Amino acid sequence: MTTRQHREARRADALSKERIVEAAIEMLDAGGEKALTFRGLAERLSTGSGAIYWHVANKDDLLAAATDCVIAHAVTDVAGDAGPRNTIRTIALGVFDAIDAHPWVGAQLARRPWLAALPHIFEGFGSQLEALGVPEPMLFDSTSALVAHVLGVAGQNAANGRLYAQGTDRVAVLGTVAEQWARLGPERFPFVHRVAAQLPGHDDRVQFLAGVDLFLRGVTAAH
Amino acid sequence: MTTRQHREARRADALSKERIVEAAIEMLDAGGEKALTFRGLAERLSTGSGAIYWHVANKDDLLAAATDCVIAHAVTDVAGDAGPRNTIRTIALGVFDAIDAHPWVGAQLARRPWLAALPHIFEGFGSQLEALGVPEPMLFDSTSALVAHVLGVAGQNAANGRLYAQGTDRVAVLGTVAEQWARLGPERFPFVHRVAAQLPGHDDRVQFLAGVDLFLRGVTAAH
DNA sequence: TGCAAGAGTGGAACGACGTTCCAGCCCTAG
DNA sequence: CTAGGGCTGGAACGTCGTTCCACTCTTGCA
Repeated sequence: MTTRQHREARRADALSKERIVEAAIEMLDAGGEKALTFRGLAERLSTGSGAIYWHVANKDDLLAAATDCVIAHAVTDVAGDAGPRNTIRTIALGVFDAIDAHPWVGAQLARRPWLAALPHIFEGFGSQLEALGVPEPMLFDSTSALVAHVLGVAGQNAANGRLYAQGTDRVAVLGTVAEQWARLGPERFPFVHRVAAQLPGHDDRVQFLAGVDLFLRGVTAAH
Repeated sequence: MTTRQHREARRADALSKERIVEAAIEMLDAGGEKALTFRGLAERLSTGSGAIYWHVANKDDLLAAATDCVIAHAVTDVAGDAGPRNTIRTIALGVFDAIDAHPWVGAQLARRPWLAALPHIFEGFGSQLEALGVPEPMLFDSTSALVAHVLGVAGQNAANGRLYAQGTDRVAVLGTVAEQWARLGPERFPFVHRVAAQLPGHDDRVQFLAGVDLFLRGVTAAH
């Protein structure tokens, strides 16, 4: 196949799916989902829309490739010699931080599941849960639940983060929500009314890890 | 305010935000997010685009209202006299089934959080976790994690469900994924290779409930 | 009763988007 | 040296969200 030589000889900055995905990720990070445009992408790559379509099927394909790229980079470097619990925590935090750094990934995960990196996550969680002593009949359900928990909660967090990513302050936004919650009335919403004050001060990352730990405690306590 | 009389006198089928949201939900259920169009909505309501914009700010506003409508209907009827665990399960299943029935809600939750129905869910889970004996310092984190878990996992499930909602068979789709997983090679993916066979046969609803139960077990075992 | 004002409507028009199409480039095989 | 195809760049098409405006109908006021 002469394609490889071809590409390199063609242009110094030859077009390729990797370069397109890379540029797409930069645009998505900069301005969210709406900022990714084939026209903008073509301009950034100094080419035309048609050239991009030679390497990428359509926008959904491009978004899927970008999502896979981000998640894959977050999961590949897993060092599993720190014990099952810490390994699971490390993988989960890697996914969480990746989605937190690229909030559009969260929304994409809710649209297109079964990304290419999913088996990596599944393998990491499943093998460690097995090492943790989870019996065989519960292993599949437990692993599925943990994977969905990590992806889902991280996506929820990214959705929240997008609110105060646009320049507004995080504490200010959460403070506004807390005020609304506090106004709900203690008779019908006693709990919400009470914990509203804790909303602005909490740490999302710590809360995420606490959730994973609660889940792990449940898994190990179940047998 | 004469608006109410106004509306009823104006047309027999007077336009209102409720009727617009109702029609939007029907269109979203029928064909997913791409099927919701202001032109289609105008035709279905026998009016023009401008009339819709009088009641709705923009498409995001309409999607948020539709999402809120679905979630609110799923949470409102909570009978809480069956014990904390069962009450939590009931609320969680209500959210799960609502998102399962309206898969576009899952994608919407990942884009716009803090829906109006969120305090209801928070109140339900939080008060029941308190009744379950969760100590005060852990209550906020535990409730947040549970809410995010339910919303996130239900959204993940809906994303999967949309794959085989377009006419293709569920078992066939999962069978294809299972084949890919089984081909991954037992040396690098021993766990994925092994559990691939369980993929097509599992029940999403049961697995979701199992995840909630594992979480609850962790919460009660933590003290 | 007549009339100005405004709530509410319907559809034309605008700009931007995803996507398709195609004429042409340049490299390579023969 | 030439034919063919991988690859490019940009014009063009149809559809979308949104805006704009002329218009209708009702209501409050004189």
